[in-house]
Amino acid sequence: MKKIKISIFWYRRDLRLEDNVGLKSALESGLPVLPIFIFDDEILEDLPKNDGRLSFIYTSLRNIHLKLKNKNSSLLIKKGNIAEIWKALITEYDVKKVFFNRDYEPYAIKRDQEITTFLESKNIEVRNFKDQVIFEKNEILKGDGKPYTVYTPYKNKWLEKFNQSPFNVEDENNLDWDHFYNYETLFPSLETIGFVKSKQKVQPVNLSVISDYDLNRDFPAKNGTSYLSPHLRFGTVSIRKFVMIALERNAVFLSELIWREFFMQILFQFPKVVTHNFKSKYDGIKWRDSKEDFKRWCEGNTGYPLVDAGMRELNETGYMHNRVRMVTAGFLCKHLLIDWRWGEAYFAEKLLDYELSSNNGNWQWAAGTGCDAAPYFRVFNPALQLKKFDSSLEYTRKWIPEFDLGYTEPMVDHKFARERALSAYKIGLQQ
DNA sequence: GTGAACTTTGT
DNA sequence: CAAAGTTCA
Repeated sequence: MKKIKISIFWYRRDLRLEDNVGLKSALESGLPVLPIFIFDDEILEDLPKNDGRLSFIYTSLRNIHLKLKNKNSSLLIKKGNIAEIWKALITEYDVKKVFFNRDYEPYAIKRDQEITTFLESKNIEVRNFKDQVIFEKNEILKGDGKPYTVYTPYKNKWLEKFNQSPFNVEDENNLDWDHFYNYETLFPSLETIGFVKSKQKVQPVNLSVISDYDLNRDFPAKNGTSYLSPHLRFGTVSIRKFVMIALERNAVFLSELIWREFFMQILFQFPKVVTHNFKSKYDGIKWRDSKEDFKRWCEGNTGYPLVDAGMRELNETGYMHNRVRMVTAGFLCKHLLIDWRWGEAYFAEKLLDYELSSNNGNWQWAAGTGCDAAPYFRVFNPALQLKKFDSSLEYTRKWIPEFDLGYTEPMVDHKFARERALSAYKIGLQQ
């Protein structure tokens, strides 16, 4: 029997039907579209069985599948080695075209290049699209053609270009639903993929906070966070849709979305930041190699309430409030003088919204080693930060039940730690 | 070359 | 009001 010619849309970090650039284009390809998602063994092997992100990905995929099922189609789920899966796919189906949205992380760039080369060698047309950002790669550059390394001028250029580049947000209802490949397949259980349901839940986006975002965002006890970040990470919402909302409601919120693209662009242009200081003049800093101190930080037992509350929130929920991320990160780098890479790796393991570019960029900001970073001599005072941003102790008490019953002594004196950091950075700069 | 500007502050 | 130096136009 002759196989039917199809197009494949490869889902990765764009787990939605609405306003999905690559998917829309696939549906216009003139061939029935088979949507697929591949669980990559190489990524999965490092995750615990109850990983919260994996559960979220799974749920998001199932939501897509159920909608497709109503239209007599299905989302095909595979698991294994990416290259081998593709080899099998093109044997099983008569694939003429493959569509996917671009991903800018070093691992993804390499993977996509390899798969593209392979598919093209089999005379399959491969097309990729900009979907997860407004501006990518080389779209925002200085007059001399080089990338920006300072946020504010980048933002100004971004806004200038944005005002000249109108775009549509495509409604899910306008999809060419009848262009999906008609077939049925069994949707695998989470256990089949090797995982169990996580206790951690990705919260739905809270649109109501956006209007007063700038007024409330710094206070962790307030209901002031949008919970947008994991959704942008996995593409369960469209960035274009939220940029339009931000544009109408709150300039500071929009600015945060531009920070996201700033750091994505930094990672793309300067991939060395994954393992190295953005500013190499800080390479001489002698970090303290204290596993004991690091453990106390990880577990939220430093004796500094705001630091401990934040770490415990992270460990339990997979979230940490933005203000508290700065305080905990600053504390690890400056007070404990521990390499920002240790902290970065810990956040990467725990955060539901973990995104390499933002996590790396913000850790380097906290350490003072990054582009446009906090000056190294700016050492957050964790007690003062507590007083300023959780004066009622509501957030603190929520995460530290023993707070009023006799709480741990600070593991290091602030004044001593501050001076130790300043001197270590100064000496490091001279190396 | 020059001057203004630079996420989130502490004492 | 102090902190250091770099980026950008």
